[in-house]
Amino acid sequence: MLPAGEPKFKRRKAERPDEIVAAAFEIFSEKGFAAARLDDIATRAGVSKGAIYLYFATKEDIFRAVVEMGVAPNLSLIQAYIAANPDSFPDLLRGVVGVISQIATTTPLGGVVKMVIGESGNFPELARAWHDQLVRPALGAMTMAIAAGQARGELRAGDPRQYALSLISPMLVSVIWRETFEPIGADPFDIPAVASQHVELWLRGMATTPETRS
Amino acid sequence: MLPAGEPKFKRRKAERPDEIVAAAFEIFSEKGFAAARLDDIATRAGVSKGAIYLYFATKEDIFRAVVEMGVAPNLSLIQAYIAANPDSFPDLLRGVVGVISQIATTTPLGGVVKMVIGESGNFPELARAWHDQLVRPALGAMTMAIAAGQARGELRAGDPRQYALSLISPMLVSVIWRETFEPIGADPFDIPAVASQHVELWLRGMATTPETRS
Amino acid sequence: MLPAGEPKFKRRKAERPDEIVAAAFEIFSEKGFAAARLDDIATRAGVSKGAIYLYFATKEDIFRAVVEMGVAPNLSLIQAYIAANPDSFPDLLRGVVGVISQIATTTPLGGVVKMVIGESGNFPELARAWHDQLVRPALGAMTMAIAAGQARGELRAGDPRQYALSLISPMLVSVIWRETFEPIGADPFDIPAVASQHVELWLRGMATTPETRS
Amino acid sequence: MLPAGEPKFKRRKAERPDEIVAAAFEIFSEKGFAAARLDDIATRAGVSKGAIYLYFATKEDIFRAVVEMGVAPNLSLIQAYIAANPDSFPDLLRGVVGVISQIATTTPLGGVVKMVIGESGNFPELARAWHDQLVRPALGAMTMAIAAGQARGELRAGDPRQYALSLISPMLVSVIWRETFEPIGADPFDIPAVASQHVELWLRGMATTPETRS
DNA sequence: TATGAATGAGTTTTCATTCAT
DNA sequence: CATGAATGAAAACTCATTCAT
Repeated sequence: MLPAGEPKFKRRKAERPDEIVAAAFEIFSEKGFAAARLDDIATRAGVSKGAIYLYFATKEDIFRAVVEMGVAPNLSLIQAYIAANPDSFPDLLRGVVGVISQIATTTPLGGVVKMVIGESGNFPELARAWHDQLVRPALGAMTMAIAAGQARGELRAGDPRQYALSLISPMLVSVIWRETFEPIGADPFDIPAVASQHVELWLRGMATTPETRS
Repeated sequence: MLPAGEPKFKRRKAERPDEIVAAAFEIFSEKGFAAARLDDIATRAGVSKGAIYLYFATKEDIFRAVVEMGVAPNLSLIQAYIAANPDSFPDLLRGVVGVISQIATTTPLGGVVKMVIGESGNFPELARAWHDQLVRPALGAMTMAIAAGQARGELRAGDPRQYALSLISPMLVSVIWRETFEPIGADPFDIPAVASQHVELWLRGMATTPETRS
Repeated sequence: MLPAGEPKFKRRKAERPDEIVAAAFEIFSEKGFAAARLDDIATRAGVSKGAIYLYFATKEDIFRAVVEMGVAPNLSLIQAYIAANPDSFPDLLRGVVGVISQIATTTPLGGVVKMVIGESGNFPELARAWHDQLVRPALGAMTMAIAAGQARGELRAGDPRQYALSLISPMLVSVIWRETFEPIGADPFDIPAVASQHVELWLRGMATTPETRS
Repeated sequence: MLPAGEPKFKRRKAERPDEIVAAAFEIFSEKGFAAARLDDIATRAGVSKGAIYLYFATKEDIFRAVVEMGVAPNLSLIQAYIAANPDSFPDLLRGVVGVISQIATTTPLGGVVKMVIGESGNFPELARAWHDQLVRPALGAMTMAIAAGQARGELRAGDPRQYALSLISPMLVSVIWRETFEPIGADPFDIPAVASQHVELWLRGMATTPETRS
């Protein structure tokens, strides 16, 4: 006899956790942690509610897995770029910003950012993980690069950490914009375009070459 | 029976709703909408749970009141500045950014921003209200001012809306940083310092003449 | 004295908690802890499920309250008798056993005993509380009284703690019998009759003088 | 009966149900019926959860098998003793009590007793089976033997069933004590010592002639 | 108007049982 | 026969909302 329809049971142990995390990401990203229902996550993942508990002990654990899923890959990308250390400082910046805008465009990073911000009060340890593993290293690396540029006389004087914030903020805001205002019909931003135009603006604003150091 | 006349323990009836909204803001800002408990709001407001329902029909209504509370005053401040339209363009910018950074520092705007971002999926009408009433007008006014500056030859060519985003993003990110990462012990940013350093960077980066204006 | 700084009355312990504990006792006694449903307890107590959680944090807490409810009153009764210390040793025994058989007959002690035995593996701390606060003191007092009687030459030689066990066991078994076998139609035991006949048997069996009394 | 010389090897399959029952006994005895998890039983039995269902239809069936396992062997031992019917009445008693205390010491009877008591509300048919097949026959046989002794003038007047209860209770309580209070650190009782000291006490207390010496 | 005990619908979590492998 | 992933019905617990006082 031929199977007439969908089997009730499907054994796919290896794929299940990732499917659940992927479904959970969508729901959490849309609703936030507390408003997300396990039932919806299960339905979207195509499993029963009980099956989730074969892989995750609690709803919080799923949330943690979702958020941490966003840390590791981006972390390694950033670290790869720091290790690469290309030719000139402007090219380094253009490269870094290009990578960031690519991540922002092609991965669901924006949804994770939104979750980290929105749930930072309820999951401070996740905010800490993001800060310690991703945000502070990235910001710190940029700050040090800027300070080095200042020491070489290539970049303007001023607080290098604040300059680093000036550099990356538009990309971050673009991502948040996409998650927050595009769904309600706001005009989108072209993230790579924002990024590249902003880098050039930033480089000009930081330049010491036109002399007249005041 | 109570004596007919003045009750001995009179509450300030008119102030109640504001007290509730203020308490609700703190709780919502910390926990988000779904994880906030009416009980906590009532306790922090110093009223009974039942009393809240004398002024608000549902929990959602309280949340709406909290978020909308943040729109109106800031809206009028921004509009006042746009109306003022001071002397030179750089001074206009410095003024606007100064106002924004002052709002960011002295009001709980950051908490509302966090709530709007975090709950945009659950309350799209609030995201829309923020966008339509505050974000788009402000961004639009800046975009138009930048376009005018470009038309006068004072500012670099490029997408003026993206330049506007470049201009305001660091302030926004500073505010989000304060809400998200400072509570877990991250180094803070001095928001006015970030703002003023960034405006000068932006002005230099936008200049069409090689001379800096100091 | 009316205004500021009034220490608000804590929630008055009305009759609700006692009603819940009484209902819970019946259900737990019948089903055991795990098989008892909060819903049944609520229904029997005439309240909603949610109301239970106004007075007890968890199902376990209700169970603890039920079991501990059985310790305190009996403890004080036993202690009262130990303090009374009547005339002759046989009369003391007859009195103690009479009190015990009265407790066994008129209070739901049997149900609690059944619960303590049946749930000792899941709630060892309750078994410990019963042992430390009720069983060991009672058994210890009897053991010492028997040892004193042996020292005076009034009672047979032998392990006094084992003799104490011999003395009280039939009352305990009667109570267990009532809870376990009477519901399925077994012939009941007349607990006071068992107790008084057993005490006389025990006294004769412990006597060092060959005279018998009718 | 199995033929003598049956091979001892590769009887894995035939032993499975017994291994499951043995594992189930340990878990049920520790947790009670409802709190016991099939998963734990399977793990302790060294089989998969699904394998249990090859031998038992439901969890209740396993429980029934566990409890009934305790009935049959003890039943036959008691019946064997009743059939033996040795020389003197005191020696009969000493023999019976010796057998009981041996069973209590060497078999997990205590755990079954605890289960029967604790689950009598949920499994009245098991309480009935224990009562009808084991407890009532044993108690009835003792009652009749005591009544016969009374008729012969060897034993005191009084309710013979209550005297039978007096006789066996300490052994039963000792067993319950071991299950309930020893795990939480209470001083143990030496069951055979309790039993033999108690039989002598009982015999002296029941004697009609004043000079009974053991 | 104000209270807070009470409600009950909704949510997470558990686990006996089933079934594809 | 055996396995153990998957199911889904139940059960504990939560909390916005109501209502008697």
